[in-house]
Amino acid sequence: MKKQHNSTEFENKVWQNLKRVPRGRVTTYKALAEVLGYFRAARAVGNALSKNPWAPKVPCHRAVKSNGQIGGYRSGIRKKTVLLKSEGVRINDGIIVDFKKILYKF
DNA sequence: ACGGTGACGCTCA
DNA sequence: TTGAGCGCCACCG
Repeated sequence: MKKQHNSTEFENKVWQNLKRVPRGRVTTYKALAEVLGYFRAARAVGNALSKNPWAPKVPCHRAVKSNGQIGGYRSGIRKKTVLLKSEGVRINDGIIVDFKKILYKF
């Protein structure tokens, strides 16, 4: 995939890898950073996702926190929760049910 | 278990 | 060039 205007390589890598996560599964900011080769850049990943220019093509709602909580979302975690539920992810009080099981392994 | 806090990698002003 | 600020994480009490 070629680089988009006004975006960095780092951001492009984040979006590319996020697209590998299938429906009904999730990944974490930390895992995303690690698969890119940046082992402490979880925060930077969140930063990149908040600027995702091709929503909803890139499923940025499938990126969550490493402890199974939902994490942030540009238009509200309510929306993110609804989206995830519509894909079959079960969420209880802001915590992903069976988080370990639906966590996508790169 | 649980809230506060320091540190981190990356962008943008 | 520098500093602030983030969709986080790990470590403390």
